[in-house]
Amino acid sequence: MPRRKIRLFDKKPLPKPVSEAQCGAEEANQVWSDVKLDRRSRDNGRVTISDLSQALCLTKGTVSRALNGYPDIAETTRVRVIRAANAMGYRPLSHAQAIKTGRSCSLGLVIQLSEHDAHRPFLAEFLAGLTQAASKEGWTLTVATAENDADTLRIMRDLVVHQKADGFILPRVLWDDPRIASLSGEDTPFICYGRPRNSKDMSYFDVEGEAAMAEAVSYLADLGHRRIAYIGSAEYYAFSHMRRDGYKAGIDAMGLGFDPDLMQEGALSPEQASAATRRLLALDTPPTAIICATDSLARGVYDVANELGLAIGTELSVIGYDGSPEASAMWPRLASFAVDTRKAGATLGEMFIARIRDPNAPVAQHLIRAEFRPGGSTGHPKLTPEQLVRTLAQRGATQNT
Amino acid sequence: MPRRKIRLFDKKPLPKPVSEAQCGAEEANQVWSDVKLDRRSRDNGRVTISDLSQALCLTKGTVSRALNGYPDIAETTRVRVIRAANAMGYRPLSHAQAIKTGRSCSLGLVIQLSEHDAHRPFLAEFLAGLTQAASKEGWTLTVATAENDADTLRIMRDLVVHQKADGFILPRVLWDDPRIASLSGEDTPFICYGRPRNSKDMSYFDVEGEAAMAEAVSYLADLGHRRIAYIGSAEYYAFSHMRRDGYKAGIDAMGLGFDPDLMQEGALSPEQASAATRRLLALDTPPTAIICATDSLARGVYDVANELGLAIGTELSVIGYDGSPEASAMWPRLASFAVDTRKAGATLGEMFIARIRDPNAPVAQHLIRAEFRPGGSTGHPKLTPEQLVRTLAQRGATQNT
DNA sequence: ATTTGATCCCGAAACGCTTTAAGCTGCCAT
DNA sequence: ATGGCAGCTTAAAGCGTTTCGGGATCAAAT
Repeated sequence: MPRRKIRLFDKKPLPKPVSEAQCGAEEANQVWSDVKLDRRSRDNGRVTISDLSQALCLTKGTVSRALNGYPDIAETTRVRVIRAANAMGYRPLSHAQAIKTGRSCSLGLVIQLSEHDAHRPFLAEFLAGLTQAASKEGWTLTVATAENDADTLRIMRDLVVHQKADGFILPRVLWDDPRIASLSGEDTPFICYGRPRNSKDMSYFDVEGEAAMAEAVSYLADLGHRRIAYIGSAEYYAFSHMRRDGYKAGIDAMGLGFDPDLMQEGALSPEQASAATRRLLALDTPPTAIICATDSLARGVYDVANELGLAIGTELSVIGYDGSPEASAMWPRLASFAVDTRKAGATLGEMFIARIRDPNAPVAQHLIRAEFRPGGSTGHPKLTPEQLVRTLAQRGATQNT
Repeated sequence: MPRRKIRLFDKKPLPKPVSEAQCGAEEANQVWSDVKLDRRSRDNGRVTISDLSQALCLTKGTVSRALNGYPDIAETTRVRVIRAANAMGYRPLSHAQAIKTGRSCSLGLVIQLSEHDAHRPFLAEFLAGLTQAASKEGWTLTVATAENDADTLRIMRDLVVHQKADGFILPRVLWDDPRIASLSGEDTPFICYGRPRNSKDMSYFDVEGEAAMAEAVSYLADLGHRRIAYIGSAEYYAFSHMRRDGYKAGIDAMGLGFDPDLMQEGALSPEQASAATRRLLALDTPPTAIICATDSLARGVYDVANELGLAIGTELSVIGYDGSPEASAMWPRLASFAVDTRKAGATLGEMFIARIRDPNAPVAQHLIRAEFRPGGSTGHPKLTPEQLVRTLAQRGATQNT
């Protein structure tokens, strides 16, 4: 401490020193309160590292090193700097550092607008979570959209080359995701929302769709259903694998005996789900309950039921997945599994930033549960499969006349 | 041209000239093809302005001025520079320019997550439009979320101070919007999606909700309806004013006689819309058709109708607005007005960038129409208001037993 | 033949920050 | 005393841009 004092005065003054008194004042508190008054020296009101260094009578270099945790800074100076930075409200201009470090403190999100894309209702919540986590760390979120896979890759590369994004959150990963294939080759960090094929050594976050589907089976079985069908989405979605496996596991666990006829996969739209429903109802022993991999698919089931005059919830039970507003819009309300998309975003954001901060940390893998939301779409089976067949025959006959 | 040649050789060479041959080569094509080979000089593969200036044997300063349209650059050199830039794939690092200019070529979007917030389903489309327009100009979109008004203002200020956003798109403006009040004071550019109270001298883009509502009235009137009600949203939304005025105008235009009892405003949720519906149906002369300011409100109407056993489309006609997926999920499908949200985003993006490029251009104001999408929710009135009253009384009686 | 004025380009200094190399100080061991 | 070694700090050189003052060139006007 005394050392500093001596040095301060036998050296030539710093460029544009604020004032003699300030430089002499070793009582940090006083310095700050004095400085606060003239910190808006620059046009914009921002306080720059120069302002800070001037106020502290240190070099910009020292301040920078202190803030960035270099080991050759005395602990006392470090806290002095940090406290002054807080007091003066200094925050480095992230793209001024980016120009040197290459990292711009922004996480990228490229959303792909394929037609059969169900993630839209959740987007706002997802963004909320992401940006919340980001801004907590002073980071920011840049989003872009792409039309197709190639577009996505191109845009990601572009963003990273122009340092608009330090890495990416990959929403709704595919089982074999071209984004992952591409990014693994480079050193652009990324983190998955969902579990792709070889996810063992990848950082990801996901909702346990398999557990939800198993729970759905057991819920319906408890209600008395024995013939429980499943309408799945396209295989290239990673979640399809999880949910399908969950359905199978549930069927096994309840001892219902797996019947491949009851499993219809590959439905991407309500219309395709309608077709699947028709196939299911045309079986010799049709299901009395149908589980859908997404709420949107359940809409297709509803359409067919309405068309055939089947009462949902009594004559045919339905369960969806997503907990979307769509589900509440249906009548009767669709039982579904609500996903806390906001928390998903927040967790992904945190994980991502942590990963960037310490690039060689071990991979992080988080899972959360989806919460079952009952609805009028399920109930005790009013009809046995056999009765269902007869009912359908009757109603179909009358309808066709 | 000969002038240049002379000067080139009697001056000291530029720092680190690439090669004599290159500097001598006046045939631009050759220069570029030579240069292309070693342009990945820097670590990242980016080609910087130094690379470019070296290849052209010009100063960085000159290149910059040429690209930025300064008047003191010969037209010939300008095209030379521009063509070389294209050939070498040079694109300035936006935050390197930001450090000097203060503008980072990114447009900000702060989405506010209030509870009763209906814009979520459109968000993806909106973002698509925005980012598409942005990336066409090499811009980028940074999004943030906020919980409330104060939060929004704070975040916007923060983004602009840290140059993460050069200005803002204000989605879903309020009639008296605090964001506008705040931003008008400063010189942060912004542009509204929607028309707030004093929008005469503001840049905005909007969909003509008033025209849509008037069209809805005339559509229903043509079907034979005479008692047409309106359920509106909260007055603080700017669109509420437009749509309500459109409804009134439609009523006038069709000569139906405006009845204040038929206009229920201030509904924010399906539940509140349900309450409004009940009030309407309890009138001495109830409406045979209800127009809702949003699809989401129509859900409340459906709920009441289902509860009372009123057949939608025959005994009660309903029209919504937004063209949301929710509308197609309802049964029967809700007639609604589809808004091209993607185009909205794209237009807003373009308008915004144009505005930044030329800050003292006159305000730009664009309007587009919403497109009517018929659905099973409308039809000729099966019942007169009087018959409706009786029907409701009967069914209510049976239901209560 | 000189001045004037335009035109075009150069060199250098910013911008806010990081990082490297070099310097100073005091301490311990010679 | 001298050298060596830490430990802390400074000075300066970048990073990729823009911007500013001024110098060179040349045509036109004196």
